[in-house]
Amino acid sequence: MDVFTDFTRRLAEAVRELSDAGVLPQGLETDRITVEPPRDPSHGDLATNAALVLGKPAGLKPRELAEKLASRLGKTADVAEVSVAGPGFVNLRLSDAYWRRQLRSILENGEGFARSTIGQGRKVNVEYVSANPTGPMHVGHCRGAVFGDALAGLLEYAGFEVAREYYVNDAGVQVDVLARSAHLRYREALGEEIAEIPEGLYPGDYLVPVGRALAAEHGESLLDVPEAEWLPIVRARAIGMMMDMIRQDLASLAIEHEVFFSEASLKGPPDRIAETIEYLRSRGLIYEGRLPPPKGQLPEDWEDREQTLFRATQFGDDVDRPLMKSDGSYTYFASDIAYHRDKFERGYGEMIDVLGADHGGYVKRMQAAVAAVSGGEAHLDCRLCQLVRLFRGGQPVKMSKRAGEFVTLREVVEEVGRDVVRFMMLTRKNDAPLDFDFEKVTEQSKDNPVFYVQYAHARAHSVFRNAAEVFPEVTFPLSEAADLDLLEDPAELALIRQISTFPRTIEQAALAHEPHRVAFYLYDLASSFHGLWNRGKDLPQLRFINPEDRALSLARLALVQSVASTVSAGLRVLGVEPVTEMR
RNA sequence: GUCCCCGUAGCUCAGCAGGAUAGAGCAUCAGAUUCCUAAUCUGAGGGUCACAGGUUCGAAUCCUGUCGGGGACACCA
Repeated sequence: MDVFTDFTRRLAEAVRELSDAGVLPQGLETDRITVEPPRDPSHGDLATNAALVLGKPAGLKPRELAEKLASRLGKTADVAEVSVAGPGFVNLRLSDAYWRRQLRSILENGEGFARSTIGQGRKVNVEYVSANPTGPMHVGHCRGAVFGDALAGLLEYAGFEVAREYYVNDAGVQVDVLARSAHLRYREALGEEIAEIPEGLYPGDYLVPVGRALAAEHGESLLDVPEAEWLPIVRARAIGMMMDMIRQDLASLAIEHEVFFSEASLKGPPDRIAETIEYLRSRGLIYEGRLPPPKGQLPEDWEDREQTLFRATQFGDDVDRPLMKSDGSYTYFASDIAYHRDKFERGYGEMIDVLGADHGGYVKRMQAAVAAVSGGEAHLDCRLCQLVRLFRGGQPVKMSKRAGEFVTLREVVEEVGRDVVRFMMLTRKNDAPLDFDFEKVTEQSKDNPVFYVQYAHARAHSVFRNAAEVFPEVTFPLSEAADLDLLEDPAELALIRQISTFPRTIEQAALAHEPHRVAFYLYDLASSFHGLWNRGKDLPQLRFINPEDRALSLARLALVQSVASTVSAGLRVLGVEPVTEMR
């Protein structure tokens, strides 16, 4: 069991016992008690705030209570040392034997040792990417894609039942523009000279194959008919081909969504958007009214008119939000409400939308909508991803949107590799901007976190390869039980402690929806491992492999193996493939 | 004008659902290579946690306000 959960329980138990013994009052709330690693390792292995939290309700001074707790805890198994410090912290030092048992259990569980049940099988829906099906994915989409996918993996590892979803924006004016652009390419494919793609249509070459496909499938039958007739046909084909392309882009990052939810399908039949609006209306959340003109830059075509509004303000939004456009069709927001209602009806009480930072203004209304359609039962967390700044050797990579010169996701992945892209995207908090330098990220040096972490894993395997030569009968993962009591060096025991915090990191990262914490943890663990490796350089008696002492070598190899499996597990949670060799 | 995010060492950033003396990398300086991959490691210097109040036993962390940077503000997606 995870050390911290273990001792949180033991603490609650100790409090109960003291209550039963009449030392403390009955019925103390133990929920707020935390057990955590102290910032300063010299304070011990574990620190608890129990006395500080319980002092007031127990009617005791924290230090006094701490002393009572300390003397009680001093008698529990595995506790080597107890002290009271500061305002009333109780610091515990655990026996070496306890930590060695932790290591044993880590080894027995392999990469699954940090798998958590904290999610309790609850259903979480993670919607990410959801790029418009109007062209290939560019780098801008990359971060949200990786973030969402890593978050999904993290939540799964933490015991949630996760759905990875992509909302396909296949309705609205943009896909009509796509269709017109594709129709042009279709005419081109039939031999017509297209001098220049008109302003307002998509100029990209990626539509050429769409035109060809249409020509091959329909001949000239879409040529001399009114737009109203050809548009739906061309649009469907173009969207289909764009989505195929996007799926391939995603596959290059090892991302695979389980559900691609079509926005257009919401219009039915049955018309799910109308149903949703009716549902909201029945709860008094829809009305016809006027909106004050938007602040800031007033749009040119603004007109004051009566419209159908959702009472978003009732759920904390700043203004009520329109559901119908002036031409009578639904707004994007209206569809999105229906979509999120659908998620709720499919059993997702917890939803996460991964969005670009420019969608920040959308968050409140969407949360309002989710509250409204679920009767307050569902919760939506919107994670905003800041942009990625591209560099090459320190110089910004210029991109001109006008000329259609954007760096595609595919180009980035092909140049530096999937794992590098995935890991790098997680080396910053999602809401902080991220610099991505094509040269630095492939550099084999400690400046490059991907390399640094991968190298730790590779180095561990390199140790295994060497060990197999020294002890030919030993195979990895370790085929025989090592005598872990032989691990005595403080640095070795410190490493066990660090590995033991991995489950805690996983749980906290999962609950906070912050996969970057796993990446940072791996970096720190790699650093400790490289440090230990190097101590063997100065002091040969600390090397992992000692041909003279088979038993000691086995114990240390077991430790190395626990590092390898932890790094490996962490990388896999983030969707990065651990490597066993760097050459 | 309103809302959201950000402000931590010279630079780039962590800071764990409030916890003890605020950490890491880069850069700077001083060291380590008969080596299990030195593609690495060890040590040193360096911070009024933007500012001011508040909550509390205790605040970089929570609340309010100010300043500074970024983003968003009917019908686009």
